[in-house]
Amino acid sequence: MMPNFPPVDEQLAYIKKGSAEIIHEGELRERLEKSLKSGVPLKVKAGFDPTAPDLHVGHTVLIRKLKHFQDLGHTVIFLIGDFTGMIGDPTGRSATRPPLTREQIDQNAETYKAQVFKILDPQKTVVDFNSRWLAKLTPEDIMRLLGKFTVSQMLEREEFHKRFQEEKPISLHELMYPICQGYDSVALQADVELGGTDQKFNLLAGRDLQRSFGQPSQIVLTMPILEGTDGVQKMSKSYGNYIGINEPPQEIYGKVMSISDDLMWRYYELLTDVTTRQIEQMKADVAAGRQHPMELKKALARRIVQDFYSEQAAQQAEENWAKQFQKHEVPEDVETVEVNYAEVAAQAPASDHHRPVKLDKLLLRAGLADSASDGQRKIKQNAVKINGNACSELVIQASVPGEVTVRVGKRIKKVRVVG
RNA sequence: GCACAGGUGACCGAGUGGUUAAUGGUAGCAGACUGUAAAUCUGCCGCUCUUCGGAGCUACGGAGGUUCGAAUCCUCCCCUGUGCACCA
Repeated sequence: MMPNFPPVDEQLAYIKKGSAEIIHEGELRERLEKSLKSGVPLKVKAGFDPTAPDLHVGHTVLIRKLKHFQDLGHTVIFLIGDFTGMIGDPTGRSATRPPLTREQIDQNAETYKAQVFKILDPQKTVVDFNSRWLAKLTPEDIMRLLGKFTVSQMLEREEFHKRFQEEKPISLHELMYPICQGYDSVALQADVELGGTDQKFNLLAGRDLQRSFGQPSQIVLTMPILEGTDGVQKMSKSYGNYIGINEPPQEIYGKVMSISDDLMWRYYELLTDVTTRQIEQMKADVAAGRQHPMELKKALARRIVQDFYSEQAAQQAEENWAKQFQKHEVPEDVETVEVNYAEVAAQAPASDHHRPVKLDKLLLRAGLADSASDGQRKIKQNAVKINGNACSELVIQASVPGEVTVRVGKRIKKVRVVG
């Protein structure tokens, strides 16, 4: 089956949308022209670290771009860095990583696929592992590879430079990371490699290595790093400012609604296919008072939920959200938690049905507080509502078995006390 | 190997024998205000128990020690950074 590529200009425009940098655009054009003529799709590679298999929407910025390539008929290689995962990308403050077992890696890979294929077409995606070639390198090969880079080249990388300046540790094997990643490109003979802007150095290492291996240098395409829901730091699980793509529709919708208006534009730009032009128009409408920003944010939240679920799910999430936060009612499908009475009992039961319950324990067991102490604090701060009524009592009466609706701040859960 | 400087709560960073769960900042949580926005203001922000007045336990890299009392002093160990290393 011969792919039917769109015209080069069209492809370029599609690829460029939302991207941070292309090195070099001219080369990309040439490469696209060549593929159009020969009918051979480009090999587009992106690597992922197997240690963090929970994807958030920040990752999808990149994956969406991969999808664009896929839509254009090119071959997307989803590379799982099972070997490089042992090193850990020096970006950020990641410490030494525990080596993963083969089983864990395979398991993580499966988790990855399940998530990634919410966006990418599984039929058209090549999944590979870099241990396939990296694990086979002999010490001799490694020496040769190391010989291709100098210390000062490595120290040009901002992360290393910074740490060096600040007299913080840099392990030698961390310097291997960009080299390994670069070698991936050699092994795969990649035409294009995608990565976040923070990956630029690593991606460029691929170009250098390919050249010294006599291959044409890959085109490097970087995507912006998405800010987390706080709008300041990059989206990351460890900062707790992320929107996970495996989260329930309700969560995703709610998290999107909680972002600032400024950040909304950024999300529109990087997480939807709304054109830059349309976004500008929306901004103008808001500025002129023709549009309420909240309405646009709702539309954004709907779109994002829809990407990972369905239109119905998005609709449902929106209704629930409105119910919970705008009308202050209890939404349809709040999570129900079962709690054993023995774990929350205050003292000997007074009667069979109405029994005293330690509320702080209840919050803890229901996952609405981090500890009993935390639960107490919340109660004392008037953050707790039982069945809609503010409650500052440490011990409440509840029917057992029975169900109460507990609200702590933004979170609502139904708690069923049994036993 | 030697010398020097460091290792403090989620993070950054004060504290250098005794009102100390440990100043301050960031993050987080809750309340007010709102569009669950953002910004701002207020409170909270180790764990367990509590008759809500408190009580107990654990914590300043690790292990010992000195002391009525240690994050603070001593010893050993671990970790990080810097300098020295050849020109005798």
